[in-house]
Amino acid sequence: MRSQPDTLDPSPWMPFETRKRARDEKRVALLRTAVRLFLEEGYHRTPLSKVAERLNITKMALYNYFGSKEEILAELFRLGSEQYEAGFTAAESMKGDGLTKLRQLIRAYVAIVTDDFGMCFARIDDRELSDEARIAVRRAKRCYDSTFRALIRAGIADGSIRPCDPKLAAFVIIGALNGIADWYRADGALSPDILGTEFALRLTEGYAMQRPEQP
Amino acid sequence: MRSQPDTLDPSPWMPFETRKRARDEKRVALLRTAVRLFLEEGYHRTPLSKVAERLNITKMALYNYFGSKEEILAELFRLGSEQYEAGFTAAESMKGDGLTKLRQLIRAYVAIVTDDFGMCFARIDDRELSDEARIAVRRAKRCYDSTFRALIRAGIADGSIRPCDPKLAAFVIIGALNGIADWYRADGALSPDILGTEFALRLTEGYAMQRPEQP
Amino acid sequence: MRSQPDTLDPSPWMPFETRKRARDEKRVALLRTAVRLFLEEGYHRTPLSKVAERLNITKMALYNYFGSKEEILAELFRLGSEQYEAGFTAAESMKGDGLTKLRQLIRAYVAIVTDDFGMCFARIDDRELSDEARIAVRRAKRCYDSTFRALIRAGIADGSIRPCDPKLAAFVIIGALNGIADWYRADGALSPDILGTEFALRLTEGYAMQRPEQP
Amino acid sequence: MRSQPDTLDPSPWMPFETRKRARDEKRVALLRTAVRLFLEEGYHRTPLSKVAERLNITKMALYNYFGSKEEILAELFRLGSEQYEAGFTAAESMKGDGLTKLRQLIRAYVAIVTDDFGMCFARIDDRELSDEARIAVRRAKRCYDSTFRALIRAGIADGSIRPCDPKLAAFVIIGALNGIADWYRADGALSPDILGTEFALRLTEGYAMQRPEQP
DNA sequence: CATGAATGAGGGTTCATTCAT
DNA sequence: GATGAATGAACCCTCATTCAT
Repeated sequence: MRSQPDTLDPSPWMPFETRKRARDEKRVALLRTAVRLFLEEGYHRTPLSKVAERLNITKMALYNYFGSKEEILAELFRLGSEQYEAGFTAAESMKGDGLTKLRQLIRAYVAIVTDDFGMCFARIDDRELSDEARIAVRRAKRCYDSTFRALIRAGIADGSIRPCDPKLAAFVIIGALNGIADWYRADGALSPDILGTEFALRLTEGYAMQRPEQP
Repeated sequence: MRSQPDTLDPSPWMPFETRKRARDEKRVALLRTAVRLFLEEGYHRTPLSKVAERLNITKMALYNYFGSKEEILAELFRLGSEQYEAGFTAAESMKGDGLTKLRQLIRAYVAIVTDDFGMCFARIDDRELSDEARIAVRRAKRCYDSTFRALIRAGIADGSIRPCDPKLAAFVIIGALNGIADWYRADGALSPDILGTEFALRLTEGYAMQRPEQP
Repeated sequence: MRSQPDTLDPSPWMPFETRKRARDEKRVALLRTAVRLFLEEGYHRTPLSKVAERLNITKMALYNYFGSKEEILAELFRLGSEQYEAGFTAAESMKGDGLTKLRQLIRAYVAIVTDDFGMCFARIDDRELSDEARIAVRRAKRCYDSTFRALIRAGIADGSIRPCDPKLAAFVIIGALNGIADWYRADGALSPDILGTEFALRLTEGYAMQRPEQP
Repeated sequence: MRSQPDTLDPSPWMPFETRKRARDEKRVALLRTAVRLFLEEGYHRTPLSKVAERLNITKMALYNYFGSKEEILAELFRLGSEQYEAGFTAAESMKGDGLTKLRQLIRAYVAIVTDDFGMCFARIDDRELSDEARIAVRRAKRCYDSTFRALIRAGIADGSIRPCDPKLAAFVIIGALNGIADWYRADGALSPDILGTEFALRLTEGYAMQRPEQP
């Protein structure tokens, strides 16, 4: 199709780059399609043929990008994990007391869990994964728990959060946040932003030392 | 074999009753085994042969009690539903203001969601069900949501709960409660009772008009 | 149910006879039900449970009367065969020339093939049978063919039937007669008698030396 | 592999065509094998594994060509139906009086019913089919009946056929013709052509206004 | 005789995956 | 890279039949 190399780019490696980029784009498209279908229909009820069909390619073409269905899922979890890492890092590195950081983390979490990859990480059964991948996912999940607990503890320590059981408080918050994935609709009225702000407020007001001013 | 009717035998139907009871017991054992495996391994990764194996019978014996795998799952959802109905009815019929009832409902919900059947209802993907069964489950789930919202609204009306968005508050509470199913272990330190009390307190303190006294 | 032996019959064997008769009646009822279902639904699509259901007994009770499903079918073929034997014997033993006998045979055949057992013999696939039974059935079928051919030959010999290929003529006649089973309905307008008379006439008029008078 | 386009190669689509043709040939081979086995052994007694075995492929390879066993059967009926349509259309469009056409139709019918697909249509139980396919088959069968009756009526009208009940006459003829499928052997002495001629004569001589000259 | 329970054989179908162009 | 074909592993389910009472 590309009969001539782009004349503005003299480099002979460009075609390679271009090709590689095209390949990466296809790979991403594949992952986006897969994650949507896995979320919409469930991992087991989504044959690879349906993924391919939605991409207008053949089932076998998928194997140029991934070695197995499980590998696709593992990659989705990895991408989800990346979302978490980014959001969590940002929230943790914020300035402010424990409560402020916690609220920021909640906002970040809402953004993550309303994103396809983040939602996949939160909702798809990780028992589908190979042992290795599953262990990594479990470790990551525990890590995210720990972050919540750490911020809560920090908040208690700095006086911004009322004394409470950090473990239980974290469970409550994370549970409520994960619950969003059960009913969130991208085409609904509640945007991730609004939800994030709302949940950041509501999920912490019970724990905050000072009640936020009521509207 | 029993050539003469034993006059002390209170009823000739006894054998029938006995056999029927045995059948029911087996049926229940089947359901208990199935729900455990479905929760432990996932519905799709649990062939009926494994269920049978754990019961020390052949796979085909299962078909004496259920017509299909999906029918087993549907029955599990039904039993889960029953748990909900019972707990919800009890909580709603309690005396007290909205907040009190809400707390009771939370305690009931924790008991339900830590029970195998209740947990199945909360966690297993209802898309596995036939259309008919799935519709019933969805309706039930919406009903449970409504109950939460109604109690919250009632609490706001009677002044026991601070003004808030009942829908969002219900999502927070239900999400946190469903989250329990993700980490609850029957052999763990936290009993459903303790969890119920704790969650009833923590999940409502942000909404309560008067803060509960801190320990 | 029968608390006392029939007082009019002093014989102690009568109960046995009675019981035996009851048994035979049940057996016949079973066969009648089976043949109806086999004809209506097809042998393979008729599980024994359906036969039992229509008889208001359990599937297992059937095994008190027959050792296997195939044995039931074999018995149905045997009963069908009896119908044939009777009808054929009567027709053959009639007085008259070949054509007259042939017409009588056709009438008899129509009666047979509109009877459940006769229809079963004609229509149900005899490959379902055990080797032994199937061989017997095949032999019988050949025998019936032979009878037709013999009568045709006799008719040709005695001048009542025009010279023709007896084999082919027999195929035509038998084929047309068996075809009745494909569309005959017991509750339809055409009774076996009428059909018999009509077919006896139409199927032979091409072969008759003298045309039957037209109405 | 072919590094340079062979300029003599008439078309780059040839490989595609070739592959498509190969696929079609395999598909047809599959159908031929299936119809033979279904006729020889019966539909229910022919597992797909046997069809595959005779084709020297695995059972699963069949699913590249058909979605289910029933779909194979439906296709066989469709092919059978095509045979009928072709033969019937040709016979109907012939010049000549009703009797001539009827005789031609009989010849066509014999050709059809001695062909594997036509025989399948005539003999295999259409209750195996899905509702949709079965309804289509039943409609086609009624249509073929009608054609016979119409020709007979036409023959009566134009004086080539003696007055008779067209419905009954059609039943006789069709029954006799379908009966051929019960005993016809492709390796036998009687070719479809001979049979067709013979049956066209014998099945109509009873109805013809003028008797065919006897040999 | 009759019943409920259990079993084993067998077949259709799905689907991920490998093979050969 | 991409494709069609083929394969093998499972799994659900039907149904005749045997077992134990």
